[in-house]
Amino acid sequence: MSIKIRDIARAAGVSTATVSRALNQPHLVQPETRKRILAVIEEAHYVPNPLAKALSTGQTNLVGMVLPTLTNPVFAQMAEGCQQVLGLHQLNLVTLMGQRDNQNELDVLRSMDQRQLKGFIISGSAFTMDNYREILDSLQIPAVIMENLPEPAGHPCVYCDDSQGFRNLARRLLEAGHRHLGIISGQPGFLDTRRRLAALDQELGPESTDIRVTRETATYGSLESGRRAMERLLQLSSPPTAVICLNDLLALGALRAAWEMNVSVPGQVCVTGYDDIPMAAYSSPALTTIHAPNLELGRQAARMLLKRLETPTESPEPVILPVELMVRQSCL
Amino acid sequence: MSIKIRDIARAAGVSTATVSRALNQPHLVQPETRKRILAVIEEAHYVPNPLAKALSTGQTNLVGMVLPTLTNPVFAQMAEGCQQVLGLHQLNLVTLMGQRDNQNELDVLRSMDQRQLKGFIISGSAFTMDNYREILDSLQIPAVIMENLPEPAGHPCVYCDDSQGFRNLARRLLEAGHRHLGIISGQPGFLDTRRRLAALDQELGPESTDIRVTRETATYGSLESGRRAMERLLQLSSPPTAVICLNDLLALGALRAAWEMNVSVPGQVCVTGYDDIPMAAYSSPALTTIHAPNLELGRQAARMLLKRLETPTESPEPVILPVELMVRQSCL
DNA sequence: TACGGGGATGTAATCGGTTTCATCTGTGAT
DNA sequence: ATCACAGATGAAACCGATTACATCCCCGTA
Repeated sequence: MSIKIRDIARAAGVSTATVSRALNQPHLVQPETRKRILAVIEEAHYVPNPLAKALSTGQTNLVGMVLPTLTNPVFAQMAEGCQQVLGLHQLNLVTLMGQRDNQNELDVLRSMDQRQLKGFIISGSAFTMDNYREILDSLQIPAVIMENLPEPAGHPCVYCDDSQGFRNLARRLLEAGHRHLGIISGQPGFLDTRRRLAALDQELGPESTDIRVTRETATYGSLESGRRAMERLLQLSSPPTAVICLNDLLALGALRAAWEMNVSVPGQVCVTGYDDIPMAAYSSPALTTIHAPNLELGRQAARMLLKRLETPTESPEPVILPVELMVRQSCL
Repeated sequence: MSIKIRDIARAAGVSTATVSRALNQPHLVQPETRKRILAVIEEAHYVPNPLAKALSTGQTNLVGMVLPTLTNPVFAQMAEGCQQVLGLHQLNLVTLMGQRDNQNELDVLRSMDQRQLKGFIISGSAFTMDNYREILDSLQIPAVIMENLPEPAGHPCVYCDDSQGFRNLARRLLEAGHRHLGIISGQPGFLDTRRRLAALDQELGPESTDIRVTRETATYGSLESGRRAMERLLQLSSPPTAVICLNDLLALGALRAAWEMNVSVPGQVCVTGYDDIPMAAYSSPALTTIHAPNLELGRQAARMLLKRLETPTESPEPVILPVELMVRQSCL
């Protein structure tokens, strides 16, 4: 079997309490004694059993992360960002996926016993306005909200300024002379979709004879669904001259549709995305999109959780990361 | 504080042992008693503390997964596959990432105390021939090897038949009349790269005056690096007529390079990939590639680990999943 | 010299379960 | 009636750490 603290204590000629103190509260043990203990530990390759430690202290080394999926590169990046920072603090990440399904995401949160976790990082896009607050408040460990949720009172959160990004984009398109815009969005049930649509509405103003907007609803983050939505737009007797997609996967699907239908981009129609996933710069034509620093978002979320764990009382300032328009070929 | 087993025992008028048995070995307790206990548990919303349970049984509900990265969609899919199956068995996944760096991946394996884990699922592409066996054998919990490692004696493993896939592909290209092939590979230090190159070599036969092969080395899984490698190939005085990329990200980068240089695909040069990531069907032109069932690979790996946990002695049969050539536009 | 106090260490309780072993009860065989 | 035995349950040890509390020793001070 593996080596226990008792073995170390015996070998060093001290009690288990002293060994434990030598490791966790060095100032409480005589330097000389401590040195001897550490030597024994070193030689025996002793590592305290994390389960026993967790049980007696009530502290684990695990953080839970709730995501809809990992196959969407956006979430994969966030996850990687979290991992990077937490790794530096000897914390490990338990990933819990909810398939962007509301009930499911709730279950997923509950499926992991919170006594096993130090905290949560949640990017639960499926929460609806109605129930997310209740869910969050029922948690017994600190949670940080990462993207996709409006600022929930009392919970630290970090997200990208997508509203600003879409407002700028809309203004820019109008200034460039576009008078008929297409919008391909995810399901309006999702908060991020709603937020982005609202930003666009705000900038495009009320319906007018001057400006037309045609909306298509697609499945969030689905290439195929973006392709089909674009097909519908391009089949209109008078198609839009610019199509705003609410995320890059939809936009890449749209690009594909245009290519298949022999519609030149940006010649006959402009296409834009959001997120700036790595592939966005490598499509043909390269995708004009709004860069969201998703990796950094993950890092920030992790840092925020760490801070929260240190000083649980301090009131959390929401962190909002700026986005940047990346003008590439699909919309000049 | 939260409810403990003692509270339940007291409320039901039995000992803690009986409560524990009612939950874990129902046949040992009188049906009537059991019913009463379960009622109390239900009413109190009691859930046994997983840490205490783990400490006393030596069994956790956590499985560790080692991956180079999550931002490569291939690994994200594997991860999602694992998650899907493990979730059905109340097991959660701790993701450990090594950045496809050899030493790092080793550290990552050790960073997670194995007493906290039930088993490992490893897709550690960075292991070199030299040390992976030693590392694997030092593990104290069952491990399943997922893709990217040759069959290690004594460890269950599951991978795709990429060798077969590349052999078929090479033969097909020769039959189609190609006499100058380009190959864009990842770093030859990686085992998957080596395996795929070997398969190609086998089919293309020895260097001959008849068949030319030009090789370019790129960074594994990097779009940018694939683009640059393709640039170099296309700048040759007599470029290859078909370019085989060892994975889809390299191939998508290559496609981009051709587009930038106004080289028509498949008109002037054919391009193929491997993996069939979702984006492969949506590039312009759509990528001809070898479909590797990576999601299923993850599922199988998880199932294999589960089986291994049930019957630790049984000798593990390697599982090899078939691949399929997806002929699309980039190489007809 | 006696006493108070602080520092180093040890003893044992504790975290919240599981499980071994002992006890008790009731049943069937002798 | 007695005994063996099986089934249900309880008491207490155990998993492997941390930590509250007790103890001991030494020093400075009255």
